[in-house]
Amino acid sequence: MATIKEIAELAGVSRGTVDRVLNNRGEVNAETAARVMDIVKALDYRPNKAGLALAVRKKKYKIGVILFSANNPFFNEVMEGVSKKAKDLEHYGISTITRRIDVDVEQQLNAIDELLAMDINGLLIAPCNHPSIRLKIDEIVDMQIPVVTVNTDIEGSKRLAYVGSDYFQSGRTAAGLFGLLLNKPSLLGIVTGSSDVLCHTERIRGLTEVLSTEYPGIQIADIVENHDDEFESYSITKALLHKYPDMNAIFFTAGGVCGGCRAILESGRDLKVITFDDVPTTIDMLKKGVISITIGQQPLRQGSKSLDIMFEHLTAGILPKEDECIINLTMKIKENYN
Amino acid sequence: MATIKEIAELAGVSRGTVDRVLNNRGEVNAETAARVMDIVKALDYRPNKAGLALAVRKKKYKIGVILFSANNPFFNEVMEGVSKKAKDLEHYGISTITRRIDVDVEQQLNAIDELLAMDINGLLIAPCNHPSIRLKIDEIVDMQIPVVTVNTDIEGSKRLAYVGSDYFQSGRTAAGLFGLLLNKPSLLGIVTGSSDVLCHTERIRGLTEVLSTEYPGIQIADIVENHDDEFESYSITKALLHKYPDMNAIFFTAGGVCGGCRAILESGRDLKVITFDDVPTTIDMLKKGVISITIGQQPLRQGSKSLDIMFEHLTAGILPKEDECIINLTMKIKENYN
DNA sequence: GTTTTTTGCGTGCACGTGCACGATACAATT
DNA sequence: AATTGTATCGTGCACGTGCACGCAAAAAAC
Repeated sequence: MATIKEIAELAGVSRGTVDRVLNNRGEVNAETAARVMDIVKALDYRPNKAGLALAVRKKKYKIGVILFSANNPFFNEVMEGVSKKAKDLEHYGISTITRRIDVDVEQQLNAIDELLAMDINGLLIAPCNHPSIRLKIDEIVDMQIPVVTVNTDIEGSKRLAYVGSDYFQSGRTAAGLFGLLLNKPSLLGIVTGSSDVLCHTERIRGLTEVLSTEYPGIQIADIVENHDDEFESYSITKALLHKYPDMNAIFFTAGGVCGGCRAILESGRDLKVITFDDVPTTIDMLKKGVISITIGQQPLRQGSKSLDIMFEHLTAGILPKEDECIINLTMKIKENYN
Repeated sequence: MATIKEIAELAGVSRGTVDRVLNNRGEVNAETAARVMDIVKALDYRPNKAGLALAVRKKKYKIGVILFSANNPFFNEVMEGVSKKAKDLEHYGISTITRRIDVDVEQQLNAIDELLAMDINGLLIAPCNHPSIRLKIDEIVDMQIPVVTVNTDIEGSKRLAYVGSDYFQSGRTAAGLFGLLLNKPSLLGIVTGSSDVLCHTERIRGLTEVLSTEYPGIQIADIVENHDDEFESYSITKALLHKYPDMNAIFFTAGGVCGGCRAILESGRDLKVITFDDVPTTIDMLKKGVISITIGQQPLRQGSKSLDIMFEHLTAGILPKEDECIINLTMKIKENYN
């Protein structure tokens, strides 16, 4: 691998001049610059990461992290991923400041302001899907503070990247799995969440698209809503089961899985159930045989990847590639939850 | 994060002394050493990676890589993972020398000797499961050259780590999936490979264990062997289908999937089929609906992880954690092969 | 009592980069 | 002719680590 020093020698100039050319901090003769650039390209020069890190260490980067509350097991895992990566990045002069808050627009706006007051150099956030958050994010980005959204995106904002799963795709995947599990004509119930949360609507959109074109034998009985409340989930699932005695499959788009599964367990009926995420309560229902398959979003990877993208952008100015930000889905069954 | 310089100042000694204590290169007063170590522990000192990389860059590490032949699509992906990581590690003075060879003990022994002659500092290898390879590996390790096995392990050897999937577990997973896909009493055929290749035997062991305890309704019709030959696979699968007209599921433990699937396609029968790996030919059969689910081993990740473990060990002396070497399985269906 | 050896420790350089400060040469101004 | 200004470029330091060299004092040998 070529170094600045080697390039300088080949071009017959000093390291400083090469540095000026590479980082275009001006004041260099056009011919000289061209000569240097030729060599840079010929040798496929890429700055040495270790050297960069060491030089850049004098610059301390503070990264703000805003995730949902500490008793949310899913976001605990995202947090774990962030922390793990953060420990690695300490070596490169990166520190993080974390705020764990409720799913509440006001709280989120306050947390952002609080972190801005501590002049952070970047923001990692699981945003509420609300216009005022989008506006705030755009405002921050305009202040040259990059923002990375994690787990949920905020559409049309100026964020640098969204790191998380593809919700539409996860709905399609669920449909494919139902297609495999249900051989005969079937009746499927859907327990979803608030319709202004993107993941619910997108998952249902993906599911219905595939079902209608590929598996017309699977009919959707009903779509009912619960709001992240385990007891509500229990009662509406119970009602759903009662209303459709022929129903032989249920799709939970998110949250409130535990209560719903309890209702299924009590009914004693044999259903094919697909859920999301592999938090402890869900794994428990998987083990009990209530849930057939749970689709995971790799929260740990979401956390570490998002911080990594922020780091690469801050220290090396690298723009993230779209496709590597989309975290693959996993599928867990009774035999491989490990 | 504490630095050697800071520790030296606190201990009232020079950087050199701290260095001697940390890397125990002797000649330091016992009291002084104790004082330094106290501070080191109190500050939780961990050497700065960037500094380490820069200092270590003078030492060039050559890593030998031996994988199976270049027209093996699975190992092409492993190679891609290795190459990607290798490009990253160029920054840290790491270079790789690769040999792609057939599944042949003689060729593998020759390749190892060839690489040793180029004095490599570490060896990354997908080993043949043969005693002479195991002996050779032990010999290399005794020469202070660490060996990492990738994709297939060689049991009881002195290798530093095995990076790959858990074959037994993958058999169990397949069994769980069959359990979900097959509701009524069923007849399952198994197309496997050479019985002295670990992955086949282990996968069957995992499968049968789970089937016998959890899904007694699924009976194994027959286990037939093919030897990585597409035409042989075609004919034995055809024979299997003919022999068991009631058979409604097939499990391919590896290789020769394409020929077997062709036989299924021609038969026009509706079977639940589970295979391994997501190479292009397999994905094609997934799209056609012949294969229900294919279980992937993340070859890309296997490649990059194995090189990473070698790197961490060579430069920082880090011993890999057992559990992070086992690469998770993925499951692909028609709707999420992307 | 002088020389040699041993023990314990400090210093300087290299690694690759960013950045501040100067240095040189030449043109424009007073 | 002396001064100021400008364009262009070189040099030195810092970052954290490993390692070679060497220096001082004490201990051992003569």
